[in-house]
Amino acid sequence: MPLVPSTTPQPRARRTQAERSAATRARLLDASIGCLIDYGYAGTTTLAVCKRAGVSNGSLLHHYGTRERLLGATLEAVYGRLRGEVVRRLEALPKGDDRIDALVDVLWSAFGAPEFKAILELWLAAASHADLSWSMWPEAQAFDEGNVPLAEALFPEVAARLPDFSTWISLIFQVVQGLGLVNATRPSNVETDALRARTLTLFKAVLRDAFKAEAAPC
Amino acid sequence: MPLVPSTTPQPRARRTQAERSAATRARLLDASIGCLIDYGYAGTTTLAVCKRAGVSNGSLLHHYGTRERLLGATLEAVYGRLRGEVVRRLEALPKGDDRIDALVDVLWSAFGAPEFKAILELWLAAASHADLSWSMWPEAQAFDEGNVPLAEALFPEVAARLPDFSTWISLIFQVVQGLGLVNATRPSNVETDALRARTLTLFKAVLRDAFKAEAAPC
DNA sequence: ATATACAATTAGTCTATACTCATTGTTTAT
DNA sequence: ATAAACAATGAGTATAGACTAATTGTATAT
Repeated sequence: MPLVPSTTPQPRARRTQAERSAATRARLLDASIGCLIDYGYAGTTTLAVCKRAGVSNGSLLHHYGTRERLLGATLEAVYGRLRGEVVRRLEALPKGDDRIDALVDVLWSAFGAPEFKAILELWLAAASHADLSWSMWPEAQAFDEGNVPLAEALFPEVAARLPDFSTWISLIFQVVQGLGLVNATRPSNVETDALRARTLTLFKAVLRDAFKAEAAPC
Repeated sequence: MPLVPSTTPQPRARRTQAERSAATRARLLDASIGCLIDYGYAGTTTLAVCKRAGVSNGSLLHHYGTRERLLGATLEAVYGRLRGEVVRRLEALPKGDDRIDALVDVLWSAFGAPEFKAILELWLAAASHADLSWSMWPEAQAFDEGNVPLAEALFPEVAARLPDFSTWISLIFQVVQGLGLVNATRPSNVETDALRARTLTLFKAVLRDAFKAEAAPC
């Protein structure tokens, strides 16, 4: 084994403590999300997360102290990613686009993603474990409360015209959430996929009709 | 303690074996549903169910053999009850009623019920545990597949007129399911309750508009 | 009446898992 | 260079929960 120290730089370069921490934290959160998707809340054990992350058992506890705190951090992470993605894609929409179709599509890309199953698992866990109270998660609240402003920015004139605009936004979320729930929990097949596509198409038509400037009554 | 044997009939009368079995089974299923609602899937341990049912540990295993089978039976039971209730209430509708509003209300009474949280827990558990496959549950499948025929019986002329009638039914279910999901997982307060009520009202209006006979184009 | 099948109970076993702790390795401050 | 702080490891503990098994109680046959 000849040593060639200076010419071949070590692949694992020298990292600061903060970088080391951040890296293992990210790996743990990724693994936690993956476990939630694959094995559910009960199956997301500390050992399973460690194994998937390639990190020692003690290290997980060093960073998060307890399983519950790890799962809280997981919820924050997965929400943050989803929200970031949604906001980014909505802001990137060209002005003239069919924004209603695009809004539904972007929301579906979030609620139809595998990560939504992780969110579902954590929602239910939080509903049972009182110590995982909903109020503990600012990212989740930001998502919930940021929707209407986001939609108002997309459709300023519709928001001004329709008095129940925020109710319409709620309706949109219910539809996408309902589809996401089915998508996450039922085995997908050709039929269900087709029905979902038709449902989204129909709903877009309903929205277009509701959001368009009222035709003069004849 | 005077003994008055024949005049005071024992409160726990003599029951057949079948009755005894059915009674403890029912108590176990009730307790299981209650545990799912209160503590979630992970918290629905065999011991917790036994304690709540007031039944011994061994008796549970005697009847259901394994925790998994108990939970499968629980899903069947809760689905059966919900489906029975929905069908019964829909069939009891007077002819002339505003049937669209009634359909939404009846569905919401099912998906807004606390039992829906038990269903959610089991849906998610089934999605992770491959051995709890979806196909194992005829009651659940009957619920899923019985919807469109049920709605067609309610709105025969609309079903004949609208080519995408079944898609509309799917849309209705997504909305109610989405609301049920939020209802089951978020702490309820005045605001969320009001928003849900407005969402349902708005959606009913949409449905009335879609289901009514097309006005002649002017 | 008696035997047989079924229902229910209790104590106990075994495994999986959350968490502790003592130790080693790595980075940063002086 | 050295010490102090931080990151990471792996062995070990305590406990909770699924399931077993031997036993007792209760109903239904003959």
